[in-house]
Amino acid sequence: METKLVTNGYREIANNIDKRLQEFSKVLKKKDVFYELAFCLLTPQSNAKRCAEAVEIVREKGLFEGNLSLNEITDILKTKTRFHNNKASYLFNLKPVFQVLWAEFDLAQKDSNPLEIREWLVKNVKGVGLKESSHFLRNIGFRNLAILDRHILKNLNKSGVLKNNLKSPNKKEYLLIEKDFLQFSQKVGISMDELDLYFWYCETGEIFK
DNA sequence: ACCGGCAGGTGGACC
DNA sequence: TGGTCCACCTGCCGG
Repeated sequence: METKLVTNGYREIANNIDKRLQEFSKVLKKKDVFYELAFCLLTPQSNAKRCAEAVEIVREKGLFEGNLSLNEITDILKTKTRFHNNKASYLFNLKPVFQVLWAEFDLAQKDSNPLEIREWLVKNVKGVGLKESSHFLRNIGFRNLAILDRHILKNLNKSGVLKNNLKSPNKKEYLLIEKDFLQFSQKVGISMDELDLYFWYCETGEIFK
């Protein structure tokens, strides 16, 4: 069990992490929220920074305004992300479902039920599962949703939260691990969102999103 | 120069 | 209904 190690290592960069978390809660404008969802759609199995670069390009070229064809999106993603054909299709079809999301939920209201919104996203947005819906909601300011990717799972395993070395949890497993993660975060006195950024920092050497 | 390892998982088919 | 398996896909980086 590495509780102390986790806690000690965390202290050194706690200020930077909390500063980053505060920035997430400032994502309020409709278009910014749209591109945050677009970013999360691109990240599976791909390099996060290159995904952010891809989002910058489609933003400049007007994806939100409907100025990009499927082929144009595919070309942009080609050199930036894996599975560009699938993801281009997801981005190309994102606007209508995003409009429903925006109308259906008050995303500025961070104390509304994030679990309900997450379920809606998983069900309705093609390309978004539990991990990416949690990622998206965290990135626009919601709290206490576990973003269970390979890095976090690895660190949860190292911290003794998980018994088996699970790589890709199904829905049932995801929700159970999320509970254990929450419990662990309460035990060490560091929130899941802080731990998420910290674990990710441990694996990649930087605090990103 | 070549090669193995890795990059913030998800949809859909099949049973 | 819910689980398991597989396709998706390419560029970067260290040895």
